[in-house]
Amino acid sequence: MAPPIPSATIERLPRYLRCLIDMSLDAERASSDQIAAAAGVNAAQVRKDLSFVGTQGTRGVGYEISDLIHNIRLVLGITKSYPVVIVGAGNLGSALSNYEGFRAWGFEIAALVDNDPEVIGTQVGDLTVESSRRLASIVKKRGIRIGIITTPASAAQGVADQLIQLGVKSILNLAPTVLKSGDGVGIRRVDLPTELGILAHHLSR
Amino acid sequence: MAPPIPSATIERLPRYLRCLIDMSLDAERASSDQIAAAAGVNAAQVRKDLSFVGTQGTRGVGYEISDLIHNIRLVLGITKSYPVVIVGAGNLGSALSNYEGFRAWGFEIAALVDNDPEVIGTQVGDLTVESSRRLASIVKKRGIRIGIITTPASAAQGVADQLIQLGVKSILNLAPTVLKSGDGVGIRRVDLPTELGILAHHLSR
DNA sequence: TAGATTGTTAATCGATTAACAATC
DNA sequence: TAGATTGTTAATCGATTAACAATC
Repeated sequence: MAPPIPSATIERLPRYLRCLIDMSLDAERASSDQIAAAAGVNAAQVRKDLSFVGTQGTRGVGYEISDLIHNIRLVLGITKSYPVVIVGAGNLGSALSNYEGFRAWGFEIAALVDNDPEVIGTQVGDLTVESSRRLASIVKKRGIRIGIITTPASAAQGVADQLIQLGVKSILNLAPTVLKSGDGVGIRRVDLPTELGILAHHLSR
Repeated sequence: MAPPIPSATIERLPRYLRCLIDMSLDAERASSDQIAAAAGVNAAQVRKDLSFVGTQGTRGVGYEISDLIHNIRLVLGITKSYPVVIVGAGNLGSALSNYEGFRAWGFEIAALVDNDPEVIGTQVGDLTVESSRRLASIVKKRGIRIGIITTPASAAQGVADQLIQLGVKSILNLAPTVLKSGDGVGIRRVDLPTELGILAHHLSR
């Protein structure tokens, strides 16, 4: 059985992937040095990380970029397309539902839902905002296993509970609150004011 | 001279701050246990982290929440309001410029700029989109030291270079590319497809 | 005092990276 | 072969956390 991949490595793999996709336009092979420079990390780090993805490099030559891209996708589990639901059709939710970047990575925004009657039924890009009352049938019928929460903080935990109960296993939380969940559910939080807070500390250095 | 604060601690302080602000509605004091539960970390971690912010707790009692909030803000350098410029008035930039969360943390979106003539002059919430040609005078006149980049990937590095040259010291990059910068400039990147990529790996566990 | 909780130590754990033999 | 680069070891570094004396 393969050894478990360290979480720090998992967090870096998508970054490598992004760099490799860029690099694949210009070259077929890349050395750990080149990948390291592009991703802003140490070359030994790159080699160690790549040793987990099952791509052999060639000593004296480097790595086959297309191999790496394929294997990283495999390890991350983004070889096929995943349907995603966005809950909360405010500014942020609407912006994300149109974000081309997701599709390139194999994520398809399958539904955008909200609980505001004024918003339900409006068109956002290719999507029509659906009622959050229909969340259960949306998730089940479209086989959704990933949710993005862009509601106000007050609604976020309720939405998360509902999603989890419907079998959603991965949640990206953009609401300004910490979500609780049971085991087996992956939750990641992105909080932009927090990011600015860290940057502000840098300013006062 | 105070010891340098570990970067891992700096990354957690904004999270504590968020939790403490929530908790301050209900209570005046909090124990490391309570803060740890709210923030989802270990209680010893909380105590160690808080030992860097210069708030003494009281043994047997806990920490004074208002003290903590004040001192964490002090350490992070977000006691006063910072003007921020958003470059890129697409969906994401527009969403962020209306995001109330920033103001509560002391960040004021002072300008929203774009280089598309179709977009310049349009109204986005309280702001009028300004021309990126006027970036230099905007940054200087309004004393801006923090920038948020929400342009396409292709434009991001150019914008970053320009901002840095104008004296901006902290950049939050939401464009899907890794930015290079010299020393003394803080850059943080938020990449949502990457976050989903990590979550997708969780799905295949 | 008895109970609770801090502040801090020291052990543990995990992640990073220099270094170099293997080898293309 | 000579030069380049991998794969991996082992040392280092830093972060986490259990444990407990101090003390409110």
